[in-house]
Amino acid sequence: MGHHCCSKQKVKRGLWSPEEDEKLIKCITTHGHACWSSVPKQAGLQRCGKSCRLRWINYLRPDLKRGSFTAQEERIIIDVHRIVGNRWAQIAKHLPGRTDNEVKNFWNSCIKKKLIAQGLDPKTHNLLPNARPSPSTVLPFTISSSSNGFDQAAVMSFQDQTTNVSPVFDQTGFIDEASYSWSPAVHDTLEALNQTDQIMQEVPHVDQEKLQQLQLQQQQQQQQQQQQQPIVSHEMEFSEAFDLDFMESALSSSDVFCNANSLDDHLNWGC
DNA sequence: AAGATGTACAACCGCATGCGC
DNA sequence: GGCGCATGCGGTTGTACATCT
Repeated sequence: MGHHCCSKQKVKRGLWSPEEDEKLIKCITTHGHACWSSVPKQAGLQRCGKSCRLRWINYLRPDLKRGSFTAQEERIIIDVHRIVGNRWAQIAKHLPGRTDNEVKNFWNSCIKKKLIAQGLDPKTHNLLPNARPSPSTVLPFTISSSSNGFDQAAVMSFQDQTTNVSPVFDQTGFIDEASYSWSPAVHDTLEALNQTDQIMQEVPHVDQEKLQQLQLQQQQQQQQQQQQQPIVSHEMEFSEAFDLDFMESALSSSDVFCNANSLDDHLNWGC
């Protein structure tokens, strides 16, 4: 069974030989790849255009970074995955020289297992049911999909881990709010998030009704937080109307990742 | 040494989307 | 708007190699 795109012609499948690679490289460096369906003919290959495209993008492209992932790349993958989930192409955009396929394979073969070993759900990044955090497990913040008042909203929960108080996790994997007070680092993070709130209100596609609900909810939360010091939790909900790209850029422009990274130093991520 | 099992990653498949006609 | 085609994406499978028994 061949691809539907190339069912008319005989195509070779399976691993690529060095000769085929050479032909493909020569063809693309000479003619480019404006139309992948014409590449096999130009290159003299018995492959379909789709296969050529995949081989080029995932293996032959000159700007690819080969070799194992660095600790920094691993952190980026985990952080972005918290936000976007299994959108491998989206994650790969944050890693120059890496492909979506590579990121996906790395996640499935390495990171996923590590998170599970730490008692974390690789899908939500929250604690697995019945799992207790290991002494080295730190959750700087968690982001999960939810329909909590919004359609497919992303719920973010930031937790300060720098106090000396032992963490207590509730059933959802979030830390018991009564146990913590914010450190200056997390205070900075919240400041950045408040700025993000302002940016979010300027996005044109926001559902105004839901936004008003959110603002009301946040005001109530703020009032509650003011009443019971110290402030220990901050949750935000993002309507589906927000572009995930926007969310990422907003978060990247804040200090969230920096703070998360400094807190992540507590983690033992050796591969 | 040889077969069984596990792991990493390359490649495939099906579906969604975009675009021109 | 409908259709066909090309491309992009994520899930899944296949395969080579490593490790274990």
